Amino acid sequence: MEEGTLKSPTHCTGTEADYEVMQWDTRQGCEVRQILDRVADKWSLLVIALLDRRTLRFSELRRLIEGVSQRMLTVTLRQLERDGLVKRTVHPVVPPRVEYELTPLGATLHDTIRSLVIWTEEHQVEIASARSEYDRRTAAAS
Amino acid sequence: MEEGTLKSPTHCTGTEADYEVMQWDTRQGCEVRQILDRVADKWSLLVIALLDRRTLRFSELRRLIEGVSQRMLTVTLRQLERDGLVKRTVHPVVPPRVEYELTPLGATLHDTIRSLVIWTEEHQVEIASARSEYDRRTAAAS
DNA sequence: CGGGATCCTTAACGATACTG
DNA sequence: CAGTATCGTTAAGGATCCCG
Repeated sequence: MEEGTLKSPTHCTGTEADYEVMQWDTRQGCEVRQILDRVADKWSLLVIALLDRRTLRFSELRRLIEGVSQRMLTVTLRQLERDGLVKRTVHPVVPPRVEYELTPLGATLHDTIRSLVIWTEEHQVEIASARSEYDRRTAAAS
Repeated sequence: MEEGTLKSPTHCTGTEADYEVMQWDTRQGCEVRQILDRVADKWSLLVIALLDRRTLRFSELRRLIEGVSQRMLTVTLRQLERDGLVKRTVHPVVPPRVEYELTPLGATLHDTIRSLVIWTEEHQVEIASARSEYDRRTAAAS
């Protein structure tokens, strides 16, 4: 990733003129930002992080992800299913039993997401102290 | 990351009772979700991806990140500065020259973010085809 | 040039009710 | 249980103006 312009998904012209100045060319590149938004989404991140080699029911995911509403979990899972990252299996029993698991594609993303979560865990103390120092400095300036 | 409940930042009780059932304990763990939101933010992601070993001016960042408003770029950079990920340098000249670069902490995050961006680049075609197949299936069901 | 402050609009999201 | 549909709210974010 060198010297790349990050084209907005909404401004996808596809002209050849700016091809050379960009890292991510216009024909494929304009999708990258949108996929990145999806994949780095607040809830998507947590779902993919939790679906590690195991299948989880809807209610299990909802319990594990504290604070997620039924609606947002549904929406998130639909998006991930549509993107081919999560497989949804409906067992025709009553009451219904719906299980979610990572697809092979989702599993490759899992590793990257996991490293992001681990980074956050490992550096949360540094970030917390950086914040308090910043707040202390800016408070002194007022 | 095994068997972890993902506690909401807004429901941070800090009790010891649920310590054992969580991967990320309550005292530190409730920060993780919030930091993850910040770090995986739409604009933060792009800023950190672009600031690779080089310093960039505000206007350069704004030009490189197509579609970002002045306000959001400012807000994003302030947050990243507060979190200790980005260093802001103001050169006292007129017109003002403000340069941004990654801190050592930010550089460690850069590698992870970079791998996320690379994953997206490498799998965008698979995702696109997964989407069209999903749309085709759901269209047939209506 | 690099913002800060303000206003205002959109869309994300939660809450609720209903269903197979 | 696992959704879908609808509605109402909030908050994120764009547009604009101004300033050192």
